[in-house]
Amino acid sequence: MMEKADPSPAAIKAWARLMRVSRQLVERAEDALKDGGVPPLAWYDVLHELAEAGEGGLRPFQLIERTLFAQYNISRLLARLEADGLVEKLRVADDGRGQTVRITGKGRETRRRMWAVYGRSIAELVGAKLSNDDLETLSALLGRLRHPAMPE
Amino acid sequence: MMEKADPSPAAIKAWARLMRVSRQLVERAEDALKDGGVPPLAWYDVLHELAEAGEGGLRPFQLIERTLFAQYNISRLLARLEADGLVEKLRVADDGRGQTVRITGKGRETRRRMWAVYGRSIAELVGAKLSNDDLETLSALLGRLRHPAMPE
DNA sequence: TCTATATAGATGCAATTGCATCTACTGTCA
DNA sequence: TGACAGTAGATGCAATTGCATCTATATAGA
Repeated sequence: MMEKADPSPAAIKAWARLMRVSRQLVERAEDALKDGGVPPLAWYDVLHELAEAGEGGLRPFQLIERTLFAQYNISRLLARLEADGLVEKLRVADDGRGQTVRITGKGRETRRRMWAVYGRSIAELVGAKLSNDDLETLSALLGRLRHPAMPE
Repeated sequence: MMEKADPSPAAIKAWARLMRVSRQLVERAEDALKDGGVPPLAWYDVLHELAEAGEGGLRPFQLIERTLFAQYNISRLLARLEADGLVEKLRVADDGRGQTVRITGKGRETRRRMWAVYGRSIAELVGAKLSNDDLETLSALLGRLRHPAMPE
């Protein structure tokens, strides 16, 4: 028997909105960062995770889990961050294959400057558009679309 | 007086969810298309718009408005689609700078094959996760995040 | 009509992404 | 221990993206 799996009109509409709106919001946030003369969103994601992780730092594979970036992407992103002095890589004792990545003072400072811009974008693009209740509802609905194995 | 514009925790959470979930859903849909041996999402967006537009076709700048792709991106995407015989470019009479892009039979056929995969992804990733009511609610909330000048 | 400005689309070049693969180390099991 | 599968990261190369600019036509004014 044939499996028929056409999405409902409501599903299509929600999907379309999600695709469009998220694309647009990302673009506007990236534009704001560019205008502010700070690095792009991807850098923020990594710096944020590393700042949360504290002095212990994180292994690259942990960053992959948390940020959903591809492995090669993280590898190169970290190389760029290191070249800019925003993170440092430390050999890790108990696993000769790996390393630990830690945010530097300059990294924290850059993150702060980025947040000044990024946070404002979030406030404008989302905070100013929906009430607190609506934001909670939205978060809850989106939460139900997460992949089972997704963090947070 | 300083303008303070820090986003509320609810706004931050909604933003984070939106970023993560949309990234993840795109990735899963792209994977499905790849597994199905059909072209990527971006091609679908363009073929879809052109199919809706019918025989009259669309001008590239209209595709830009509808899909939110950058101008250079559309320019090159159309070149690839044309090279694959999925669209054709026609000189337009009343504006010597422009052209009209029309979907071909092969283009329509490719779009159908893509939809078989893409539609199933939408059904699984979104349709199966939320009730119809919740889908409507989600669409409405996302709708309120659109940029004023955004289509649809 | 002639010039300046705006719009449509293409493109050279640098940066990033994606894919596939590679190296190096770990852990398992005979 | 010695082979073997698995995990952590890096990297060569091709494709795509982003930026800046370019060509060509259109439009508005003087």
